[in-house]
Amino acid sequence: MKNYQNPKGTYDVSPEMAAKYQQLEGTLESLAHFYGYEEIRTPIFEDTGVFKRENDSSDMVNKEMYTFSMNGKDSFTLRPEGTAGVVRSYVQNKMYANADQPVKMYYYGPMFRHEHPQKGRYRQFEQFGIECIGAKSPMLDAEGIALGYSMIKTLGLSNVRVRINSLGDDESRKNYRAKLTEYFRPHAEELCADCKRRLEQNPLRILDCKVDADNPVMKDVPLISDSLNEPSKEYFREVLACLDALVIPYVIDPKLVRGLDYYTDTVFEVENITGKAGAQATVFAGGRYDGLVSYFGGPEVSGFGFAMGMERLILLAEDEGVKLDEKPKTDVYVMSLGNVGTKPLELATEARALGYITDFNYAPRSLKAQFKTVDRLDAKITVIAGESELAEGKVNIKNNRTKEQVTVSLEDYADTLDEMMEDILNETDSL
RNA sequence: GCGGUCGUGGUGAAGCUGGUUAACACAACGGAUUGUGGCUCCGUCAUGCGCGAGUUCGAGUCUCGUCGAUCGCCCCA
Repeated sequence: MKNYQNPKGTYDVSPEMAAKYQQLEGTLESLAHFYGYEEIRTPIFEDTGVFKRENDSSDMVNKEMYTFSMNGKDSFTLRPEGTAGVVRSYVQNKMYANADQPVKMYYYGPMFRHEHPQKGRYRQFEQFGIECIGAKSPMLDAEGIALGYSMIKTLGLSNVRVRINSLGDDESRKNYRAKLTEYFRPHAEELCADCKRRLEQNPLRILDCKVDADNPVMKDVPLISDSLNEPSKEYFREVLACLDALVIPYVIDPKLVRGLDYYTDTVFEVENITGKAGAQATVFAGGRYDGLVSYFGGPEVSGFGFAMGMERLILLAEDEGVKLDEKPKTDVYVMSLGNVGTKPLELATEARALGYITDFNYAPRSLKAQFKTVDRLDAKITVIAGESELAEGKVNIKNNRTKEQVTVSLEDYADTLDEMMEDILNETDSL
């Protein structure tokens, strides 16, 4: 017999953890609905081309994807991110023809990246994200950031910071790219190996490099803000004005670029500033993408979105002592004494039909052991199905708060349970 | 892809420079107390130390490999 383990970088969600996830999901979904977002569900795998677009230089796309083929011809990939699939769906289903634009959608589910796992980073991980496709306005950028921000705040997390930047439109970025290449080329030898490669492929990423962050070359690097054309500058100013109006604090980080290549104009990252989440400080991040819809064959419309890492959210919530695991408490526990056949199951089922969270004893165990279970579950009421009482058509019902016990006929079982539960709830309320 | 630390029952863990019965605590189960609990006392609970090889008279302890976990680099949510 072989002992199996879950694959590296994956994890099981235990019942306790599932309770947290459910609560998180509920909070995020209801806030998204509040902002006019509706859920979309796309396949967990797509044609590889959906994710791997021409000229894409990101590590995520080039070396971290789970790609497979069932016949040696076609190629599919487990989604490493949510945006591409949603945009593909927007185009394929001609959502651009919907009367109301933009189309606002949120998604939730697993993403897959073949990375080396560490704190807050897994190979299969959950993301919650939004996409707002079909319109371009600084107000939409700000609204998206505000939505994510309110999610964080609603969850009770406080130690976060919004970093924001603008990559400008195509023209601005082209100019900037040229400037950067020109600036770095004479210093190529001073850069790290990765950055030498980036110099040709995607010089913007050099700004993001941690290795070269302290490199003297970086000190006088031209900033994108100086390369933005007038429309791009104006757009960025307006986005910031919107954030000001919404009283969302932010810092402008002129060196912020993102890992995906499709971003234009607004990019942002919201990170934890306690350092307690390990090296993975980014809680949610995203930005605007002008070219993606048309890349998939749709019209020249823009989109905006962000993605949020659930594992990191939970990590931070626990760190800040936010309670996410309010588990529903057991109301009734049915004990069995002697040879009582299927009665405990029947009595439990009847209690459940009354709306009580109920569990029961199914195997011969000592009274003491059964009471221990009752204590552990902190059940409000114990029903004791005793052999001799049942023989007379009766059952014991005990109020675990007052320890009072009554013996009633089976016909009065439901009514007695209801009365006792009402007493207990009233008692608790008055405390 | 690279580097550090770690891997002992259901859980938390002891285990010294290898030495022969793998501590202790919690939980669980049974009993003291034939059917009314949370206290107390007693008892039971790893034929084995992630897995596989090697060194040795002898390995949880040393070596190598392997698989995992964890943290960092890189990258990213």
